[in-house]
Amino acid sequence: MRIATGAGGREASDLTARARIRDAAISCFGDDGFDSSFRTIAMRAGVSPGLITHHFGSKAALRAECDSEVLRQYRAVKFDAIARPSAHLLEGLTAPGASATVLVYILRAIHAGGASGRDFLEHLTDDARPIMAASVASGLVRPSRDEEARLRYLVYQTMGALLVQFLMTPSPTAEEFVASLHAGQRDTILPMLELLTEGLLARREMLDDYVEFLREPERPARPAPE
Amino acid sequence: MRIATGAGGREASDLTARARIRDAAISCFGDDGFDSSFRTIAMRAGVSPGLITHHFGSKAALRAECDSEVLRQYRAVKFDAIARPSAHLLEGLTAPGASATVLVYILRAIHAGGASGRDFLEHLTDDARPIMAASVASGLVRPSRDEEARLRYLVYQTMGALLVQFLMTPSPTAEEFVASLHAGQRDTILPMLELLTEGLLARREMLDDYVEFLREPERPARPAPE
DNA sequence: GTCTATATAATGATAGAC
DNA sequence: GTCTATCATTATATAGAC
Repeated sequence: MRIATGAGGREASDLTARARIRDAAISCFGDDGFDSSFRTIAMRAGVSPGLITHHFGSKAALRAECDSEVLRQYRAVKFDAIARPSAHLLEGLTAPGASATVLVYILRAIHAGGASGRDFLEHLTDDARPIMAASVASGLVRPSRDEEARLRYLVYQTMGALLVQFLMTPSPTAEEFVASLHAGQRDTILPMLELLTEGLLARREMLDDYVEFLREPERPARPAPE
Repeated sequence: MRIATGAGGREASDLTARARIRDAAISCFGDDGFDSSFRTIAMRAGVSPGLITHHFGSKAALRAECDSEVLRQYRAVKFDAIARPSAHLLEGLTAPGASATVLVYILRAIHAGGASGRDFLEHLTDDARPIMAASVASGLVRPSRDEEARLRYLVYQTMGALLVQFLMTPSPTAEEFVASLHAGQRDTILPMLELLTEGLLARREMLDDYVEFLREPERPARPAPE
């Protein structure tokens, strides 16, 4: 059971106990979920459980500090990804290494629900928005009848599919999950590219009917059953 | 805090306590997750907590019985949906009423991970497979280079998007969540139909490149970073 | 700063009265 | 069949020694 070294790659002994606890918590939260106990976190940080409360006061406060740190690391990964832009949405996050921790932590936050998960989803959407707009402008991506709705749905779909994949992998560590993503990438990337490029439906009727339905002035929504 | 009546619409007093407990558990598991306590379930069923253990032995056994019952109800909904087939995958599940409980329970099972969630996903995939094959045969749906991979990814994507929507709705009951789905259907169905009909990418290069990449005999996977 | 020992609350499971 | 009372476990949080 090794001591966590954090994303910076620095020696554990160089960090204050407070930072070691925070990094261990991020690691444990990613591997075991936010129900990971103080005992487990303390063991990984190499300290006693009581010291966690001493430094952070409560589990909610520790969680908040971990959220902030992961958001900071996510921005660093994003900044790095902007330097050499990759064609695929969120691809930077699924690379192994430091970003594995970040991706899995964000998946855990969404999984746990609440304000934290919502915030991460907002950040993902905000970051994708200008990229999507530029892609539409350059002609790489088709325009939408409702850009904002499509953007949100794409983020939900993409993160949702990752979350389901994550949940169906029996208790993997962050590194193991990202490794399994790469091992099975063909089964994911091929259908994804197919669907994104060619679509699924060969006929236009369903879409055209729905667009026509939305044009109807009366009735704000389709008649609800029962 | 009303007494649960179950999906059959029968009076609570007509059921044995055992069945009332099971129905209350399904309801509580959907509303609060599988961490819902015996006390909560017992209150909803109108019995004492001890009676739950007396009848089911353990929480795992109660859970297993709830899984079976929900699977049975899901098959009933599916059977009903086959009678008047709807164009859209899983649309039958998102209708209000009895299917609300079933949908949310399945989402909870996926959310909790483990064998139960995996089984439900398998059932969903198995049910969609012949429909998809028939749709390809009739020309409604485009053929895929890997039908099985596309089918699986579509199920993951669809259920994943629903799960994320569910998790981002602050602690809704099953009924409330399905109601919110219908209220916000335009923001979901329009982009979904757009993406399914027209796709997202306007150019073919990414897909063609990836298909070409898969043709390479050597290297089972792309060179991994690091 | 760090640890040990403990308080407090909640859970699932058990035992036995009625 | 049903309930009340209790146990054992685990969790976070606290208090105080060093």
